[in-house]
Amino acid sequence: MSLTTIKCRATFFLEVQRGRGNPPNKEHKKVMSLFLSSYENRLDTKGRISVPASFRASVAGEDFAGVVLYRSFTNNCIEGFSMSRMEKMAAATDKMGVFDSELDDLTALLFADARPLAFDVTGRIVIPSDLLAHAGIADTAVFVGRGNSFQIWNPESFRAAQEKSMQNLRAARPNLRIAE
Amino acid sequence: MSLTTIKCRATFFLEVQRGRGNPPNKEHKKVMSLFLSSYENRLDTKGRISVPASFRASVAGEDFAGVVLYRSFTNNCIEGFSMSRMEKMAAATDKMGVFDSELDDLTALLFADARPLAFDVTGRIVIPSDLLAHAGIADTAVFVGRGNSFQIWNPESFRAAQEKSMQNLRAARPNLRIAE
DNA sequence: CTTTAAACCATAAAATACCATAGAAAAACT
DNA sequence: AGTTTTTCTATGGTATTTTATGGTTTAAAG
Repeated sequence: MSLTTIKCRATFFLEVQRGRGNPPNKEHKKVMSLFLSSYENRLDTKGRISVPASFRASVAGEDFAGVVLYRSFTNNCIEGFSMSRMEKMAAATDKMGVFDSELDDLTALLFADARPLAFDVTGRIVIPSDLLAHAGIADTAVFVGRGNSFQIWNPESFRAAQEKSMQNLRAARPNLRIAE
Repeated sequence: MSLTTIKCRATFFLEVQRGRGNPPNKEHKKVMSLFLSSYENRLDTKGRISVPASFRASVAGEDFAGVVLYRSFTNNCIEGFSMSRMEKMAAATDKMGVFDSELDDLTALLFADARPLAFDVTGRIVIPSDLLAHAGIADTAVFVGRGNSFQIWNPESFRAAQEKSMQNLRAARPNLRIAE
C-alpha cells in the first residue's frame, strides 16, 4: 500500500474547552468501590498510619474524605466503613421498631462508638488509642478487605483468625466448592 | 467548565490510502462473556503476564478493566473472575443481617484474599508473589477457562490435575466414554 | 507559655504508564 | 485461491508517577 499527500480545504466544527476541569467526554477513572485484599502498614511515632491507597480509592468521591471506625462487637479488631455506608446503617435502624430494646443497644454501641477520621494529605489517619487497645495493635496493623466494609487487625491476631475461619469452613462443608 | 462549538475553515494536508490495504476495522468484536479455552503465557522479568485476549474481551465494558484473583481453597492454583462478579457477592452478603455469622468465615477468607488487578495498556497484570507461590508458578502459567470464572495454573500441575480428574472420572463411572 | 494536633516538606521503593517490536492472524484486492 | 498489507497479540525495556513513611514547621488549644 502507498500513501499520497493531497491538499484539502474544508469547513468543520470543533468543540473547544473553556475554563478548567476535565472535559465531559474524557473517560472517567475506573471506580473500584469494594474493599478487597489485605495490607500490612506501620504506625509511626505519632500514631499515624496510611490507609491503603486502594481503600482510599473506594471512598473517593464521597462527601467525607475519610473513614468511620468503631470497635468490633464480635472480634478483637476495628471495623471500618465509608461515611455513606454509616448513613445507610442509620437508615436501616429506622426500619426497626422504635421501642425495640435491641435497637437501643445497637445505637448505643454503634453510633456512640463510631469515630469519623479524615485522611491527611498523604492518606493517613490517627486511630484513637481505645480502638488500638481493643484490637491489641502496637506498631503494625493489617487493613483487611471485607467487601463493603473493612477491618483493622493486629497482624498476629489476624493470621490466627484466618486460620480459624478456614478450619470452620472445612468442618462445616467438607466438599465446599467456593470457586463456582 | 463549558464546551463551545466553533466553526473553522482551514487548509490542511491529508494522507490518503492508495492501492490495496486494510481500512481500520471499527466493527467491534462479538461479545463473549464466558472464559473458555486454555492459554499458556510467560511471565517477564518484572512478573508481568498477558491475560489472554479472549479473557480480556470477557470483561470488556465493565467498570473495572481488570480481574480479581485469589488463592484457590481447593487446589494449588489461582482463581479468577470479573469485578462485577465480586460485587454480586458483596451484595449477597448485604442481604443477610449485618451481624449474621453464617457467611462470616467465607467472606473473611474471600474478600481478604481477593486481589483486584488492573490490566496495563497491553493487557498485562502482575500476579502477587504469594499467589504465584500458592500455585507453584515460576516463569510460565496456564490460563484455564471455567465458564464464569477461570483459573491460573503451573503448566505441569495443570496437566497432572487434568490427568487425575480423568482417572477419578473413570473410576467413578466405568462406562463413561471420554474422547481422547 | 506549654502542649497537642494539624499542616507541610522530603524520599526510597514500588507500582504503573509509556515506548518498541516480532510474529501471527485477518482483511481486501487481485 | 493467493498475495499484500495492516492490525493485533504477546513480549521486552525504559521512564514517570504513586505510595508508604519519616521528619519539620505551623496552628490551635489548654
